[in-house]
Amino acid sequence: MPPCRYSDAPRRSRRLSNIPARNYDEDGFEVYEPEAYSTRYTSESNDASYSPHPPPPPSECPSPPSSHDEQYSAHHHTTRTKKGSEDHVPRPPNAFILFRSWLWECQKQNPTERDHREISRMAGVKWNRLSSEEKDYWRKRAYQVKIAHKVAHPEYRYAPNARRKPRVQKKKAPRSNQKEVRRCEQVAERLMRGESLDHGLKPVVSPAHIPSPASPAPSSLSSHVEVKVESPQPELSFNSLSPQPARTTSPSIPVVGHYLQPPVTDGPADEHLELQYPDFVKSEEEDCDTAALNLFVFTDDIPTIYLPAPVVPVLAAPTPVLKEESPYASPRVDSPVLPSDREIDNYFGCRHEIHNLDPQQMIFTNSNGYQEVSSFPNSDQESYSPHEAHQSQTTTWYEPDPSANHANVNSESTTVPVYCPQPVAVSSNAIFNDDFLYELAQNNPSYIY
DNA sequence: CGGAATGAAAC
DNA sequence: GTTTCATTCCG
Repeated sequence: MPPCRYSDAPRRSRRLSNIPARNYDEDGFEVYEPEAYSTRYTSESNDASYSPHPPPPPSECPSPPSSHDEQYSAHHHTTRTKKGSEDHVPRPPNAFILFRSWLWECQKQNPTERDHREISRMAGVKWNRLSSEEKDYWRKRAYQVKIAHKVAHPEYRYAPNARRKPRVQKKKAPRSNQKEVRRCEQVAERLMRGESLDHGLKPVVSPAHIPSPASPAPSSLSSHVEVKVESPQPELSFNSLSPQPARTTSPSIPVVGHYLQPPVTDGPADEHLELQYPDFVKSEEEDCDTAALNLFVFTDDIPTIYLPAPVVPVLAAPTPVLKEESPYASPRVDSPVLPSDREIDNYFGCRHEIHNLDPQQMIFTNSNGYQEVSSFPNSDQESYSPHEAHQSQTTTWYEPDPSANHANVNSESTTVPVYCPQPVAVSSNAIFNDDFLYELAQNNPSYIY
């Protein structure tokens, strides 16, 4: 008995349905552009939508509702909105969708292939060949977008349509044709190397679809992806990434896809095209020689999260209070009032200043008293979903000790993180809880994705 | 509007 | 385990 599902809403492309595609800035915030359609591919809109620094304040977003917002009172968005309707909120894209969108954005410059079934196949082939590090980039990206999506749409809950009737199993297109499969792989590889697809491979698209000089690809996009035509590299990998040329000006990042700030190329026209991953992709074990550093885009150009105060309960007066869930109940569930920063600080007895951590990173003190910076789960783990950690653990929260001596109450003058001196008994995993991040974002304007 | 991919989320 | 739906836009 699925509650009020809308029935059989047709799947509809935004473009086909004349609904402006949602644009997301580099930080994953939705950017509402009433004239998205007319300006999306113009350089003006591109320039305007790119901000190398702090993202637009939430005011430009569908105002993440404040704790006083009436929308938090009792009335939850449990009703489903029809796809295609004005207020339908699409799901956040997963890693693969992001990747595929980016692939398309790259290929769009040189759209030898415009059949998206083929593009999806290529994306799939390529996806499965990505290294775990490369996939991690997209997974992290997806995670960021997911959190941003949660902030922008706190009421959102995925509500798929009722299952259709005994429909015949969705038939997977037979790709038994080995030649086609092979060709698909070849195209994918060339695509990932930034090569034009019409070198050596027979195009499958009709010539009418190949942009001519008279109808070129959108210029605002074409300048961002350089095509490498010769000496194909064997396989894309992190080690094969081209050095990132020195940047002197803010790049004009096209509004591409809906969520992507694609890997950036900003060099001479004959530079190689390779995936350019932001440096938060790097693992900590990675070599930090300058050559390696050059492989990545500037930190200023990537989304940065400023976690205002990693909440680290202090085990000063160990009177453990076991709770099933965070004391910060979601505002959309019970409490219409979220704690302020100060309340959080008071509650936990400390305040941290964290700078330039990855969105997924938290500094915490583990139960042994060691300070650690959590890192994002690697791809070997099943999922990034914070729910697993959340569900599988019982978080122990400790009442704060009012008499505790807390360092760093107001540390605007310092950028050095100050840690709680006391060991804590909260698993770092608990911090990955979506609701928790959401609440952080709600209460801290500086919380940036 | 189906399809083509992968993966998250809901059943 | 199964289904929908995120992306994209051609056919």
